[in-house]
Amino acid sequence: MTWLDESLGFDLNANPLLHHDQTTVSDKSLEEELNRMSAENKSLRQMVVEMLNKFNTMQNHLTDFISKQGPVNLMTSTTTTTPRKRKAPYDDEIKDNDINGITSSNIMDSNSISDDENSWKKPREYLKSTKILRTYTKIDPSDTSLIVKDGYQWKKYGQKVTKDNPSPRAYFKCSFAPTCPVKKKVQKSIEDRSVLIATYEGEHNHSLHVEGTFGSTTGVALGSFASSISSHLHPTLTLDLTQSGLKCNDDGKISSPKIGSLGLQRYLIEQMASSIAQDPIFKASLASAINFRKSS
DNA sequence: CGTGTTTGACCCGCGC
DNA sequence: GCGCGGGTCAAACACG
Repeated sequence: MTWLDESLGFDLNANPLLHHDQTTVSDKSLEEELNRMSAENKSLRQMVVEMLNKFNTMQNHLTDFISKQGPVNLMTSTTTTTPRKRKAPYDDEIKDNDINGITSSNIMDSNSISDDENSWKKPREYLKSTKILRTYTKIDPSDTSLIVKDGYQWKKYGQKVTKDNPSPRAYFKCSFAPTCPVKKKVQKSIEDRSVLIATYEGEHNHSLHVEGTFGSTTGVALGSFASSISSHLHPTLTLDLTQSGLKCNDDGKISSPKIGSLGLQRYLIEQMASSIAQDPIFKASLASAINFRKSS
């Protein structure tokens, strides 16, 4: 039993298609072997679909839970109403927050902070349609690089020392796609110098280059499913629990701004299933596992 | 030489 | 209207 089996309730041993009749193997033709392999691929594909279904169910439960809990802000209990005097968009909130226990990848939905008192000189209409997301990343306090690895490609276009925080704030634009409107601000927390606060504005209008997470399927926007699986592969992930999208942070390579429609999910299932089925590494691993079972 | 970063100047919204 | 301060621009610089 692996983490996959445990977490998803699968038991590969229980799959009859993965058992091989030792007495007949030597008599079977190559063609029959191929047929069996394709049948196994089929069953694996089904497992992937089932996996996604379970993930979606879990996510729905989580969404329900969060919605019952009220505001989605994971780290802030209240947002105090302050005078309209301009200030750093998150410094005051940080003071209200309990930074203790923040991992490298806690994340906070900022739909709640895209309200008036947190506007960045932006018109209200703009703010209403712009998704603002904040992540907290644990770093070495002596590290002054202000770099938050999130899988996207950023171009730094400015740096400022703000009034309320002695640490400089770095401004980044997404340079992955020329038309991508997403901007990012990174600044050390005033409370905890070992915490980097990255604030994302807008939504990416392009796919994310997935850095080899799924073997040969790099460059495919795998969306929520890839994020869910990669969350097992990358221990320091950011899960945006408050939105329908998932986000990896720190060393995670994936950021899916938004889970798409049912059709998109279906498409992603197909992509994942075919990717796994066609992955030679996966095939080889599977074959060796089967051979191991045969010989044991 | 191309690309990315730095940094001072400038822009602009907001409060007084 | 003025000053403050966050955000952006763009020339200079660094680096491979």
